[in-house]
Amino acid sequence: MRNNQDELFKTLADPTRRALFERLCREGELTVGALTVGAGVSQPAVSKHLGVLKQAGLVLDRHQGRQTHYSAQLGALAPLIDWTSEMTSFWERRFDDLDDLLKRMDQ
Amino acid sequence: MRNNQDELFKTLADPTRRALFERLCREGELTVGALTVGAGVSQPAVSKHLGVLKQAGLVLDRHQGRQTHYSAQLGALAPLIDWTSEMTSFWERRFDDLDDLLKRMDQ
DNA sequence: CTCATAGATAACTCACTGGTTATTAATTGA
DNA sequence: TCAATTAATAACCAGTGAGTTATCTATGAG
Repeated sequence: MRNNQDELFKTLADPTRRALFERLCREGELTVGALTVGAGVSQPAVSKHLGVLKQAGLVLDRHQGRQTHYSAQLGALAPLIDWTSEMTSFWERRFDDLDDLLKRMDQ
Repeated sequence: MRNNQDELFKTLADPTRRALFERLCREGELTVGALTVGAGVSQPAVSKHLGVLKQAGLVLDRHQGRQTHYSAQLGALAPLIDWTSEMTSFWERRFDDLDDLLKRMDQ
């Protein structure tokens, strides 16, 4: 599970790769060719990035003829959302603890 | 702003650095020495990671004598939360669009 | 069958980054 | 004043990873 978070953060840390994922979120299913246009890098680079995204579970691929269509898998973001809310919960618990402490001192 | 997301993802992508940040979230303010214990890397490595976290706005430092106390700045996670919810919103809008389309086809 | 196109893979290069040890600066205490 | 401690910085090294070009595989069209 921790490993999963690691893979997610690492995968999304690269701006080119994150941009590809964002386009898939915004525009839905796209082919490699369509993604390559405007990606700012070569087609092999795009393919490699898509491979990494797929490995992390962030995209799905669908082969149709000689084209490959990729689509975003939003569910894969769950560990990231969980992580942030966990960090936030620690923060809030800290306030709660402080609150408890102050109340206890009040008595 | 995009730059900010970039820095956040990059900063949190390293497991050692993320672990330091997590400890600060869980345990509150800690000195460099305390953080070094159990970090699994040398003190200079810890200092460097803290420097990167500070650069990203994820931690604050407070000097007291010859010790430096670091604390987490949860607010700095906002761009990350915003990003995920933005991606999710695209996802939901897609469903809405599909819904609209189906309704329109129904007529 | 042949040629073109789409995408993946191979092989390689180069820059960046995370780690190390050694050193320095600053503060505390004897 | 001198020694010890805390953290930061310097200098260096090695692994990783993102990019490239060239090539291969597979599908589609004529």
